[in-house]
Amino acid sequence: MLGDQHFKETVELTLKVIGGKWKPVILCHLTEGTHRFGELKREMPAITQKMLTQQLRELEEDAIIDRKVYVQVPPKVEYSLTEYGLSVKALLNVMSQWGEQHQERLSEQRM
Amino acid sequence: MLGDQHFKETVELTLKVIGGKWKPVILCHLTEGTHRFGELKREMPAITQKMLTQQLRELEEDAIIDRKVYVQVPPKVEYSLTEYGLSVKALLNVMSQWGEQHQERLSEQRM
DNA sequence: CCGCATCCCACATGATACTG
DNA sequence: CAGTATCATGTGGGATGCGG
Repeated sequence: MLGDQHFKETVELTLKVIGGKWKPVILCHLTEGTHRFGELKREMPAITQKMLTQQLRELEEDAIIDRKVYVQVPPKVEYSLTEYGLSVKALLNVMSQWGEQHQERLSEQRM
Repeated sequence: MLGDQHFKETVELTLKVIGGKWKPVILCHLTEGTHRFGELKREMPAITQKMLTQQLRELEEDAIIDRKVYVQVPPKVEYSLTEYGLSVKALLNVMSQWGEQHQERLSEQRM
């Protein structure tokens, strides 16, 4: 039920897992399919290596993404959504739709 | 379309407007109906007055909530979702549902 | 190529006191 | 009651360099 204690907690949990500055963007890219570390880095020029690694680790711990290491030289590491992680797609879609509405509203306001 | 530039931006916009540490919780309370400043403060013991004021102002600027001041002594200020703000209900619901799933998954993991 | 370790700082947030 | 103002703090995140 909206507004009760449990509701607040689950919303907060969700934001803890997929919220923040970088995770949503990373997840957006991974919904396209498997990406290498370097690819993600190139697609997100503003993120530092440190933050990218850190955020990926956290998503991995939460079982949202898979990390596949190819033992070879040069190293190769691939990230992809887990089967479970696929469930974020719907969530990202809803968030994006709301954002789109909001964007339209903002442009209306200026007119 | 999932994964393209616009998609990322709208998701980020959404998180900017309703994300963060306090806004989701404030909004959860306001989905229950109108609240006075002091009520919100009591329902969120961990938040400071300063942060509550700040977050409420931002939500007001984004036209998510209404601020109604009763000119009287002692002062009385009521906050409520705007008609537009009602649209966050659905979003919060989806986020809560995902969080619930995730919570169940976490408890499974421990067994 | 991928990632860890270290140092460092700005800014978001907190604590506290005061006011109409 | 519902804020402001001021000062303090800590941590998220950036820059850089090293290592397998």
